[in-house]
Amino acid sequence: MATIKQVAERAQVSVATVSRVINETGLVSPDLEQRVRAAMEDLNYYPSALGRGLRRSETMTIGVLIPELDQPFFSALVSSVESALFRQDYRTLVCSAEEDPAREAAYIQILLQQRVDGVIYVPTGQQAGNVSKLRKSSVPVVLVDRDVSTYQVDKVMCDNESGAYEGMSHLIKQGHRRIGVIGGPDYSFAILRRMAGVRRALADAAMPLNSQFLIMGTLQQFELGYQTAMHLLTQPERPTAIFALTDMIAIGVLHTASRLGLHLPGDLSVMGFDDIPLATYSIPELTTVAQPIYEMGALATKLLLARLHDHDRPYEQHILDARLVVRNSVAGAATHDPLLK
Amino acid sequence: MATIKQVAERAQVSVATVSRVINETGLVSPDLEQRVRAAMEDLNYYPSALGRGLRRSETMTIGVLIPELDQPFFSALVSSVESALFRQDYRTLVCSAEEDPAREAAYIQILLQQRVDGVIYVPTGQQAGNVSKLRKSSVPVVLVDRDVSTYQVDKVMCDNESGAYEGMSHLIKQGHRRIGVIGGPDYSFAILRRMAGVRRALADAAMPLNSQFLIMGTLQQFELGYQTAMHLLTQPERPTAIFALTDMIAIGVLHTASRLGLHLPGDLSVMGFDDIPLATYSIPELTTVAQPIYEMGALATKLLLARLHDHDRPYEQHILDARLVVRNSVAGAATHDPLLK
DNA sequence: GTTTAGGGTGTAAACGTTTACATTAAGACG
DNA sequence: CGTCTTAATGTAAACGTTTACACCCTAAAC
Repeated sequence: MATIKQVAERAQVSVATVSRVINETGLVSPDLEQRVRAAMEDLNYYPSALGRGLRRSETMTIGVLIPELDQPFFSALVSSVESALFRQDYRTLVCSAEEDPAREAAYIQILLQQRVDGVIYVPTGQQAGNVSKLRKSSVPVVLVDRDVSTYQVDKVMCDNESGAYEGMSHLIKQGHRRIGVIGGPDYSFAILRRMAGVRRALADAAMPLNSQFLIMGTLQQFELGYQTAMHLLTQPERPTAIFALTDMIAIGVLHTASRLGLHLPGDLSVMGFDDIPLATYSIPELTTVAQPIYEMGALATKLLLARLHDHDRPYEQHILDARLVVRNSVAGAATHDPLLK
Repeated sequence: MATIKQVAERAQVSVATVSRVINETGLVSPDLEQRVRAAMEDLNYYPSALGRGLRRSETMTIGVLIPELDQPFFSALVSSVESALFRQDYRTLVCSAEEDPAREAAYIQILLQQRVDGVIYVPTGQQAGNVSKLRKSSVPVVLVDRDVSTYQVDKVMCDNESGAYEGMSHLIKQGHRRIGVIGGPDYSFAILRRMAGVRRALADAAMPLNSQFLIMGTLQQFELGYQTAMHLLTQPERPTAIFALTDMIAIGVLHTASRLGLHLPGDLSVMGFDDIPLATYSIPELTTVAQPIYEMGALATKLLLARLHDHDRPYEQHILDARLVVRNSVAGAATHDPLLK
């Protein structure tokens, strides 16, 4: 691959001049510029990001470290971040930890070696051990979705608690009294907050907290929804609605309902959380609490780039609203609760 | 961030020695090694990939250039590639062209500047102009999913033609005689091959080719399925089955059926193509022709790395089997064709 | 006692850039 | 005709590695 020196030689100028035309810095006469451009074309030269990065000590590369690329929520997040970064002329180094803390640690080390200018980080698993490794190195980090409160960093999350509150309240307002709630994994910060929102809604409605209906599990999400819904819906006093704390769990619940021959939303109402693309593709379309995924990605990117330009700005913590999106999987309870007839 | 020189200084050795312990190349006495490791720990030093890359002239980074990251098929592909690359100690630079050839061109330039060791490439759009830019630079490339026949590169595709043949034949074997086929976009290589498979199946079954039932469109996939199915299913002699040349199209068809109150697979059979994760999440679960996505990603990675180690090996073209996956969205025709009753 | 072998270590060049600084030439000004 | 600007260009150092080469030392072999 051609180097700047070869270009200089061919154009009969110094490397400095070539560099000047590449970066449009400093003055260079029209005819020389002409010659340089021609030479670059001829040799099909592309300036090396390695040399440049070394000299400038910046790589224009951002690491995006997430628990699992294959999950729709994260792949949407990455997509939005990548898009925003591209617009600002940054590259995206994707790192999927596959829900494995050891692999996450390995990736952190790699990101440090790569000298990425910053990291957008959704921590994996329960422990925050890996976060500290990142922080120790003074790379700018913005934390997304999952909170690790002990560290001073920029944060972008959504209001899981009040989102869940709204979702649950909606179900209650529709007349549901026996509402199953399914969440997991139980160490997830977001899920815990959502559960808290559920409890508050119950309390505000002066409804008792039936612990048989509040289920936490660690299965893979779809499976979790399917299994626990099966358990819930085959009880004598089955719930008339189920609040799945994740859209993927909701999809599992939908399958259970289908298996049991329950018609939605007539026989059972289902509410999800997240609003991944799948939520609009399911039948019936899922009523759910929407996280503003794209907005979160864009905001995280913005915060990160802002910090790159001003290392000492105060840390910001953004908590975006999660809002109820009413579609077709929830209906009023009175009409179809056999126990009320 | 610490440099090798600082580590050397602190450990009271030369940089060469430090480099030797980092890379485990050459001999170094136990006590010196000890000191060096301690110094690295103290300064929390990570060797710079920039310096190393410059010197070794390899970056251990692979570009993955795809049409659109948040399409399930591609995000699954990227996920599989990333996973395979990680295992071989390579990094993944994700580039989503967002179906825009100009943006694709920009990304190619970036990849060249980054001096990636190779590229896994799913071309965007109809023209192959961008491919040549890549080839001119002698970066190893493996082409996935979409063929651009004029160039000598390694290729990984799946057998779209015979996959579609199988899918269509299955429908025919089930007794369907009026089968709608929906595909798009019409410039897509894969879609064209699938259409060819459909035609061959029709011919082999000595069935006439009813052009009213063969629809190509350029809408966004879900929309395409929804709209054209609506058109197809509201005709007087509506099809008893629909072969959607893409799972996302099939999902659109499912929604149309639901809207029209058609029960699946009783009133209508639907067959998809791709077997994205969504295919098992839909209700009913989609009978579809499966592309071995993960296998394709893994194989592409393997071919690319093989070429890195041996630049002159012969080019390979792999055409993986697409196989029919029978689930719940297809049933026999005789039972529910009103015109046969 | 001299040679030899090889383990252990250091020196310095090279990789491809950017950029501070030096240099040149040409015109403006007195 | 000297002096001063200023535009245009070049030189060389620095960024952080790896590695060829040179060197020293110890112990074995003769």
